[in-house]
Amino acid sequence: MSKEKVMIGMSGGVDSSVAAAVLLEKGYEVIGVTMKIWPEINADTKQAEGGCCSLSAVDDARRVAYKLGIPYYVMNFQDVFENKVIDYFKDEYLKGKTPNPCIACNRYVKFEAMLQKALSMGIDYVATGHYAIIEYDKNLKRYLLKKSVTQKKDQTYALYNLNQHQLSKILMPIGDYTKDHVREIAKDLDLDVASKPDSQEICFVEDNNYAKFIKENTDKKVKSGYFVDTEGNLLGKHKGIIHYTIGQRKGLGIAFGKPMYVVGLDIENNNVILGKNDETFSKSLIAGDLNFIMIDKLEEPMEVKAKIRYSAKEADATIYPLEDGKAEVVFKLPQRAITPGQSVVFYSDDIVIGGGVITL
RNA sequence: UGGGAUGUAGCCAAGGGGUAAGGCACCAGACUUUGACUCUGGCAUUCCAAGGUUCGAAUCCUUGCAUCCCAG
Repeated sequence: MSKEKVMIGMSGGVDSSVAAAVLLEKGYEVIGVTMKIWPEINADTKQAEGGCCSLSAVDDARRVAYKLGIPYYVMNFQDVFENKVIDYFKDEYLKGKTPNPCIACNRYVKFEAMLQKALSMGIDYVATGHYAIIEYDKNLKRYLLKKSVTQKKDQTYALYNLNQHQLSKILMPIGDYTKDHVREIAKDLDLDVASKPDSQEICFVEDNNYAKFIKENTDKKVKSGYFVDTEGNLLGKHKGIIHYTIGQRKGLGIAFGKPMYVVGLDIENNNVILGKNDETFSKSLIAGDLNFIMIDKLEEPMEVKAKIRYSAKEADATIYPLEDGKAEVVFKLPQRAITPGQSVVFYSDDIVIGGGVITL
């Protein structure tokens, strides 16, 4: 009987490297792959310290693969990445929304394009170094996505879009390991990446200057406009709506004696609305583009814990299905800076119920 | 040109003879697989200018200069 085959997405970081090692140990036939998502030109200039998908990571990943004795390939996913992540990212910002590119990348690139590729090659599974757990629940007859044992590193927030078919084909071997344990394993295996810092920031934007990136990569004009208060009074001039997001304080460049925050983006008038901190709180939101994992469909109101952004505390909320396929989320306590474009993810204890994109 | 007021960091602003508070902004770091939030640290050898009094002046005196308001 031949071994089951797994394609592991290797970013060159510790997590995916150790994930590969763990799969080997579990007896899978492991094939290492790094997704090439960057245009040719930038391949050389991109620094090694970049994000989860930075290209320079190829060298690191290749070295790890060599050490583990597994085949390694670089596969080209530039087109999907550009369409589904970069374009989406730019468009959303230009529309006054605040996108989450990591969620889009997971959804369309890693677990759609890469998974399809793997299956078409006769490979059984795709694996990643995400901190999350996938489990089949016999009672519910569904695959469930559950939080990593390392609460602090849990990445389920960015994975809520997975469907049953995808979940049945995905392995996340590191979900029940702690970060420290992962680093130890890397050390024991004598992997060079053992002490590589965790990735952060947007992987395709240099200097973390996303606004500059958008301006350089769009035909649309980014026009400056005015800061106004909630009553419509003029407060000053802003650099262009893409520079701002709800709840933002820094970078306004104006002094008021009190900290001021962005409380709204008025794309119609190209205004950025400013207010005090307590004006950033709100109690409900509408979410669209929903995906459910634990349940098939939201048919009646449900009590959940909801997360408004990647690093937010979960908050008690009730979700109500709406006629148009969307859902209204009503929080027990007001939440700070609910931001259109970001995702809400619903939990029941450590199980991901599902999630959606905040539209209002 | 008369009368009044004010000049302290990019903005606001304490201090009224004893060696420059604070807030906002800004910068740096921490946190973070998105954007943000948050946290920590930094940020006026100098108080419009020039003289003077004093052991000692942002603070008192003098003279300029600038700005604002009311008259003309």
